[in-house]
Amino acid sequence: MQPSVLIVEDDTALSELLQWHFNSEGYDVRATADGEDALIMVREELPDLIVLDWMIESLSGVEVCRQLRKARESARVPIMMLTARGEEEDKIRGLKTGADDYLTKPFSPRELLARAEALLRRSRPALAGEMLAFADLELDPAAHRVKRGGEVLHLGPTEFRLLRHFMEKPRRVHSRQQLIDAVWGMDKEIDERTVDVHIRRLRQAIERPGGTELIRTVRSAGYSMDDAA
Amino acid sequence: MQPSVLIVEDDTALSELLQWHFNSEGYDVRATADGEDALIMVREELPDLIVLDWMIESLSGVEVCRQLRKARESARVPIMMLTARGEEEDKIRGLKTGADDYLTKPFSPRELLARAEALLRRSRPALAGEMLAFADLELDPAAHRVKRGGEVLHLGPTEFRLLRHFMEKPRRVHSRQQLIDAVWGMDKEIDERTVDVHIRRLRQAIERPGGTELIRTVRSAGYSMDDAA
DNA sequence: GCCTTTGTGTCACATAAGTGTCATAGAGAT
DNA sequence: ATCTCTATGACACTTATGTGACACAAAGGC
Repeated sequence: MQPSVLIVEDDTALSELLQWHFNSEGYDVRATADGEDALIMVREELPDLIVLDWMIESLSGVEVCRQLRKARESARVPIMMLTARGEEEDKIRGLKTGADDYLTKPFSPRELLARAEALLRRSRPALAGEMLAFADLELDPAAHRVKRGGEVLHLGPTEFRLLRHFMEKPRRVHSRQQLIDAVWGMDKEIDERTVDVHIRRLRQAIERPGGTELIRTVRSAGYSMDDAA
Repeated sequence: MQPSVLIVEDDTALSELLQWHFNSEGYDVRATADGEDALIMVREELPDLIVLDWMIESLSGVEVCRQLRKARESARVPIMMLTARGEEEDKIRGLKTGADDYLTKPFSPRELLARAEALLRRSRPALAGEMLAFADLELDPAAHRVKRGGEVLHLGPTEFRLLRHFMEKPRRVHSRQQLIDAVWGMDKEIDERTVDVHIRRLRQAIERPGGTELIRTVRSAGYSMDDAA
């Protein structure tokens, strides 16, 4: 599946240039010149990457950035900021709001694409729409569907995100707080015990009576997805 | 176990940005804006990495750096310096004497994180998630998993930390007090005999009936990890 | 809009796992 | 033999995790 990018840029010519380049690299491109619009579009369909001009209409890039980081679903989508030369100050401020990378105009499209790809590769593979697999589990991020050995499983939304997070980084311990940050959202205040409960629900949903334990408890550290018991 | 970082930066917004990024990479983050504070915090709990702004309150970054290097405990903790563009070349050169790396603002968070990890990898491979190995033992710090000759072993949290410490510095005698400081924490008041007990438990967990003795007792000195008994 | 169904976050309590200390036995050194 | 230091098994205690129940919120059908 092709990755999707949202371009938020009010300079029409530049926006079209970027659209063209991303398009010819196989991205699914959407674009707007307006900050409010951008937030709505993100809500409607989460892009895998956001390219954001710092100076745009109706809502500054900084503000858009902040809003995106606040929402749970979009908190981890990589954001690339565009700033004009001479806006050194703005550049710094842009970073402060949580952008992952920035580019100073003018820049070569090739550089933009290279960095975009680096961000995408580094961020969660699931964002790129790739199928996740582990042992006999398969998770289709786009379709929100999970199978075990061909059989479709039923998970609630939270369990789905939890499992997705485990499958993105398997064989690795995740502390309860890390799981809360990743699954519920950075600023949520969720009791750590609540994680236990959802782990139990997730286990109940994916563990087959005969099958091996997929979610391992690591005492005093957290949980991890593992095959060998 | 997650690596810990101390951020010393008086620009609140930038500090928060760094905290956010380190946090989402799984670091245990502490922060202060004040140089004196920083020294105290390092004393209280030694971080695995220090990010230090050159211009901070009450004590310059350079001075903090010097003090840290003087103290035996903190002498080997990697320090990353942040400097603003336009600060004179020779001053920057000055930084390089004490710091392990430095970055000029503005910088992308990706770059900072990448370099931080490089530093960490050098000083404490286990914290950077690198596999530790000794004889036929393998320890995966990220997964909290230990194998001997391919077979998964079960260790409790304390035994795990103990073994990790031995594997980070094998073929070297660790006194009981050193082990307590490293495994339990500097401020804990643990009876030295207690170390014996945990050594026994660790041995029980890793020593195979036929295998060689991995943990050697060094009479009146402590313990060490060795292959040749 | 109303009502059922589904999902969520917390609790209180049960269970399990790990911890630190001690007394005593054993091993080494001189 | 005697003195010192280490190994071991037992045990009381602390801490961490699993579980079932429940009140409430959100979503979906009619």
